[in-house]
Amino acid sequence: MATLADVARLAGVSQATASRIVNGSAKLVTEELRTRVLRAVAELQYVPNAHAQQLARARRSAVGIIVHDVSDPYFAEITRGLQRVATAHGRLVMICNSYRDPDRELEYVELLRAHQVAALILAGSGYHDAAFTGALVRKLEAYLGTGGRLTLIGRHELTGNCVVPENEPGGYLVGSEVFALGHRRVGVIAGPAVLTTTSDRLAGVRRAAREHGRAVPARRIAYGNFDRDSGATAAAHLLDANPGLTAIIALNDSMAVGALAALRARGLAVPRDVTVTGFDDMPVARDVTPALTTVRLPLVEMGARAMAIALDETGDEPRVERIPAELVRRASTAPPRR
Amino acid sequence: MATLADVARLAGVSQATASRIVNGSAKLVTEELRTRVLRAVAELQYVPNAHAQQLARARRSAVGIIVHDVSDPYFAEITRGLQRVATAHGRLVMICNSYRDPDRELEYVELLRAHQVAALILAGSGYHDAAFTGALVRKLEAYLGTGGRLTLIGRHELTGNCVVPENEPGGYLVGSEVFALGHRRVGVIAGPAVLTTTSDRLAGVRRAAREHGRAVPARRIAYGNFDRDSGATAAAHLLDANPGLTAIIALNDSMAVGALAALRARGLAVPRDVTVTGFDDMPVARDVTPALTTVRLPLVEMGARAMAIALDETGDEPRVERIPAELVRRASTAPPRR
DNA sequence: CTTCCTCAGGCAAGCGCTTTCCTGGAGGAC
DNA sequence: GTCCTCCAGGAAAGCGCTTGCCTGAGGAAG
Repeated sequence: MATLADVARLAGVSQATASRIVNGSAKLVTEELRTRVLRAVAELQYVPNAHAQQLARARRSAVGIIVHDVSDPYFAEITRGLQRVATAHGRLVMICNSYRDPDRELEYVELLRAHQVAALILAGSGYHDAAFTGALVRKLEAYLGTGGRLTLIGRHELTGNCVVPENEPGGYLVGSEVFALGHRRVGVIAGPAVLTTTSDRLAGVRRAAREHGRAVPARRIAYGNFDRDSGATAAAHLLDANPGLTAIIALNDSMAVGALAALRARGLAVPRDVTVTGFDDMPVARDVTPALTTVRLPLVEMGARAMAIALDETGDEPRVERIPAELVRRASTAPPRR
Repeated sequence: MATLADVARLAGVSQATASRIVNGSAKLVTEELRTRVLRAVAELQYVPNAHAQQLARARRSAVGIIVHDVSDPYFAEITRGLQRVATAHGRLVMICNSYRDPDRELEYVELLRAHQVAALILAGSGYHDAAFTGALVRKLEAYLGTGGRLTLIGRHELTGNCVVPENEPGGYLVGSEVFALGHRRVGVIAGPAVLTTTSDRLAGVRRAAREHGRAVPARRIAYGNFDRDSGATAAAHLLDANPGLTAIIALNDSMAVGALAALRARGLAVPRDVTVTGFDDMPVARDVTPALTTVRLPLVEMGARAMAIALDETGDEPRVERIPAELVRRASTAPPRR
């Protein structure tokens, strides 16, 4: 592996000069030397050792993001936005998947601190777990202590920069829609109970229910883990436990799609027999039959905002950005048959 | 930011001892000192500077992967497999999105070389572009010169470790299915013409056509870019340019889903009026209506194999792993109406 | 009581780069 | 001709860590 010293030797200049030419320092250098050095660089296929550079200079280059799972469309979209802005700023992005394991999340925060990332983005729901949250806050503070920047996506339980989707209002929106259509026996497919995203969305649905003089009893809530198959299973449970159910509100689109599959398997038509709604407005929501009524969250935009905030050095005050949710009516909802 | 020197000072030991304790070296250390050092680490919230470690020691830790776009389900699945194995080996993964820009791909190879990654995985189709391929080979060789490991996914045009999905046989499989059903006017929605994945799959379809005494003339091929919307547009073009078209073979599932939407918009029923097929067997293929007949590629598995090969130090010979494609019959195919 | 061995622990030399500070020569002003 | 200024280029001090090698104390063996 060629080093800067090799380049300098080949070009017949000092290492200092070579360094200045290679990374375009402010210091002036003769054209003559410049070409000699550049030729040596090309000849040796020299690429500066990023670790040595990082160690020697103060400024950081890479940014790190921690998501639950990039292959989940929800995070894939957010990541897309994150990347777009990072790339525009010439930053390399290191992506870490916690796979919804709080401990792994903690480890990754440390890992990224070790890598001295310029910015850290934590995306994804928080957990209802005071011990974990405490540990996380401590690690994040340690990270901030190194001078790095931080933005949280969807975790209002912590302080600092954050971008929060309006989960509760979104739940309210979709809940209102379903109850206003006249549904009385409404089941909910929730995400993992430990996630704040779940409880927030659920709270919104409950608020809507209350306004319509209804409630969502525990037997009408089934917990999935936000993926398609768990949605199918949960829908089946709901149907078994609640004869006469006329609507299912899934707290994300993947589970709604699973519910659709489960319903189809039972020969139930949507929305004729059962109304189904999703949440997030993933691309798939448009393509299933019937197309899903859901709540749109501008995920790419959320990612982009988060990265922009993290990379914007001027901000001194912690910034909190609320991302509004919006109801998207499609074909999966209808009034109940009497 | 606490350094190892701070830890050593606080614990009252030499930096060497502190280092050995912190990263569990083979060298023996008294229990007494160990606890003192560990206490100091906890108190200072010490995390070793990854760059300094990387610089000082020979072995590399992180691995890098370059994909076209993680938010594309195809790559999301591959990435999932890649990550799973990397995590099992205790490696941090740095993901880079080239967004199908060859130049960016080149840049990322350099960037990851600069970061001294232990392994580099290049996922995604190659390009029909000799100049680019040459440049890529040179950069990859420079990377290999640093002692890093490399695995290519889906690029048979380069040598070295690689995992190649059987695109041509897959195209043949789906083509045979459609022609055997009796379709004569068959349109193809291809991916970008510069990608080898496109030409390989298309070649398979053409081979099947030939075997059935048919052909795929240029007017029955529309080029998309592998995403849903381009599939919808391409399907519309195909329909306009070819009255009487009875089948559409899309070279990936996203575009097939787009085609389904375009067909629905025109009031054409699938498969009654038009047969549609996909490729890749993404999760969405099961959930659209009708469910897509497609070609399954075990993407997660491909990612996992690729990372395993890259991380397996014992391999001296370049390894080539062919991943078989498999036809999955669902509801989107039927014989043409007479 | 020597001598030798063993092994915990410390010293210090790098890893590859950036950057401050210094040097020496060229050119201008007097 | 002398002195000053200016600036291109080089020497060298780290950045934070690992690790080969050395030291010295304690114990076993003679």
